[in-house]
Amino acid sequence: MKQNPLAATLRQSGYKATHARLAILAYFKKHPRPLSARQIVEGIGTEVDQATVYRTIRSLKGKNIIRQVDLRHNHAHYEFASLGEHHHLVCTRCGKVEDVHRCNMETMRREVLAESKHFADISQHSLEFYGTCKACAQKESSRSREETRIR
Amino acid sequence: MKQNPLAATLRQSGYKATHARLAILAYFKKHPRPLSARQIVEGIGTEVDQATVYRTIRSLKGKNIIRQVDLRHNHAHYEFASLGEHHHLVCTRCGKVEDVHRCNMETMRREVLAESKHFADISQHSLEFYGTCKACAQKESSRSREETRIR
DNA sequence: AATTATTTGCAAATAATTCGCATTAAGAAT
DNA sequence: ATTCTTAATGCGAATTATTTGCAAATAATT
Repeated sequence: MKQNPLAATLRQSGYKATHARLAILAYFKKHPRPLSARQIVEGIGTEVDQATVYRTIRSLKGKNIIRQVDLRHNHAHYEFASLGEHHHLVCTRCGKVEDVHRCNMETMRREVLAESKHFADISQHSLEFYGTCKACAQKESSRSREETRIR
Repeated sequence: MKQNPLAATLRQSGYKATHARLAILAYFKKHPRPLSARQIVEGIGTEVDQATVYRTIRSLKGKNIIRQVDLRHNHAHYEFASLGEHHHLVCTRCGKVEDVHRCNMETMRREVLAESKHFADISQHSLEFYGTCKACAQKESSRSREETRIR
């Protein structure tokens, strides 16, 4: 009964290994990028209700099994935490997301805590970069070239 | 007519210096911390409609007059961009926000762009730290002491 | 003062997230 | 294996967050 590693993860955190939670975690595992609640609900299909998806996300977030990511899309995204620390580069035109590794934030985190007046600990951080992907930059420049030609 | 510097800022960016926009910018200036759309609507009172607040935020964001901040509160926050680059330390219990200065991200930003396969430029970034403020840590520890005593 | 293109307010729509409650099912106990 | 207990789920409705359409208002221009 304990052969499923996702179930083991859940039980170790004090949760029942329910069908819904296993389906959600499996979905995260299969899609290793920032996912919105809607994407998960639709991706999993009818087997899990959206209220359950939101509730599950919330509790798993509390145990650091998944983590929240902000892409500035007016809704939250979430990622499987076991992907390890990494950050994101987000295209503000088309929404493309590229992972960013090797930003070591450990030192900075320590320094920030040491300099803080009011905080006792720092458990997480988010670091995302926003810009323009090459494809969008290309479109943009060809569009403005056209405008120039017309005038 | 050009004596108001906020009006000048708006006109320089190609906007009309309307009552609504001036009120919104003045509110940002007077409250230099991350503000939600709701806080702005309620803070300004009846003089500006919420649709206008959202529309104004969106367009000013596009011109980097205000910038978006994510505190993981399920709604966006915004800050006057002229506050200069800084980041935030957010308490995950009570929501307290402390500003964080002197994280110089310029080098990191350049490196990230240099290592990126698909991006042409990076125009912004967000960096927030999440943890527990001293007040909440205090409450937490006294609460768990009580629990221990009771058992 | 008249003109024109923006911008706004209002009301209604849509998107995102949460809640209440009766029912179900996971894991523990028997 | 069956029963028990409580956490967890589904469903529907409620809230919260954000956007939109359109007629009326207004800033900047002439």
